[in-house]
Amino acid sequence: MTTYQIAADQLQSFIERVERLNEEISTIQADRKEVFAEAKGHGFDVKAMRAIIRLRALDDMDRQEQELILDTYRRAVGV
Amino acid sequence: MTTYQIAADQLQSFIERVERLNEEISTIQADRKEVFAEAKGHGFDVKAMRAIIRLRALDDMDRQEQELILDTYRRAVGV
Amino acid sequence: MTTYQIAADQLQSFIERVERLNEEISTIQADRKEVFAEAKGHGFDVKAMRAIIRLRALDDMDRQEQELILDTYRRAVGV
Amino acid sequence: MTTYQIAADQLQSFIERVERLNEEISTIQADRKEVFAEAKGHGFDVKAMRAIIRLRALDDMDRQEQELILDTYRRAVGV
DNA sequence: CTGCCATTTTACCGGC
DNA sequence: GCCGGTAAAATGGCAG
Repeated sequence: MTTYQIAADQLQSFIERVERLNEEISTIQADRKEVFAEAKGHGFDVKAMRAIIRLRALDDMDRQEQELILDTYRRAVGV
Repeated sequence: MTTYQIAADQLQSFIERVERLNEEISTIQADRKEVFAEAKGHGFDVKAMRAIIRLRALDDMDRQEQELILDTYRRAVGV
Repeated sequence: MTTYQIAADQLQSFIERVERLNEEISTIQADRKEVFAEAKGHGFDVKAMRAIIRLRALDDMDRQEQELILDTYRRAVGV
Repeated sequence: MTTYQIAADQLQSFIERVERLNEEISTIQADRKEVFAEAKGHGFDVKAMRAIIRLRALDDMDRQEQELILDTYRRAVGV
C-alpha cells in the first residue's frame, strides 16, 4: 500500500508549511526587536512603549468586543 | 541524613497547598458554571454575557495599563 | 414597560456574581503563584512540581473513574 | 519648544512600526492556525504535529550550535 | 540571574 | 458526542 507514504508526504508538507510560517514569525519578531532597540537608542523607555502598545491593542479589542455585543443583542432582539 | 526526609516533607507540604488551592478554584468554577446555567434558565444568552464580562474586564485592564503608563512617565520625569 | 428594567437588573446581578467569582479565582491563582515562588525559594524545581501535581490529579481521576465503574457494577448486580 | 513635538512624532513612528509588525505576526499566526486546521481535516493529530515541529526545531538548534562550535574551533586553529 | 512578559499549549465550555 | 472557539496554564525569552 502506498497510502502510508501518501499520508507521510502530506504530513511532511503540512509540517514544512508550519515551519516556514514559524520562520517568518521569527524574522518579524527580530525586526520588532530592532525597532525597540532603535527607539531605546533615541532615548525612549521601552517598557513604557510596550505598555502604550498593549493599551492601544486593548482599545482595539474593546471596540471589536462592543460591536460583537451590539451585534449579539441585535440578533437577540430580532434585528 | 534526615535532610532528604525534611526536603521531601517540605515538598509534599508545598504540593498539598497547591492542590488545596486547585480544589478551591475548581469549586468556584463550578459555582460560576451554575450562575451561567441559572442565567440561561432565565432566558439570558450566555455567549453575550461572557462577551460583556470580557469587555468589562478589558476596561479594567485599560485603566490599570493607563495608570502604569502614567506612573512610568512620572518616574521618567522625576516625580 | 418595567419588564426590560427587571431583566436588565437580573442580568446585571448575574454578571456581578460571575465577576465576583472571577475575582476569587484570580486571588487564589495569585496565592498559588506565591506557593510556587516560595517552593522555588526553597530550592524545589517548579516545573517538576507541576508535573507531579498533574500526575496526581490524573491518578485521582483514574481512581474516581474506577470507583464510578465499580459503583456501576454494584448497581448492575443489585448491591 | 518643538523638541517635545519631535520626540512625540518619533515615538509615534516607532510605535506604529511595532504595531505594523504585530499585525503581520497576527496574520501569519492565523495562517498557521489554518494549516493546522487543514491538517486536522486530513486526519492528522495536531498535538502530535506540534510535538514533531518542536523536536525538529530543537534538532536545528543543536545543529546550529554544533556548527558554531566547529566554527569556533576552525577559527581557533587558524582555518 | 531573577523576575516579568509574550507566546504557546492545554483544557474547558457552549452549540450543533 | 464532536467541533469550534475561548479562557487558563505553562513554557520560553527578554529586560533589568
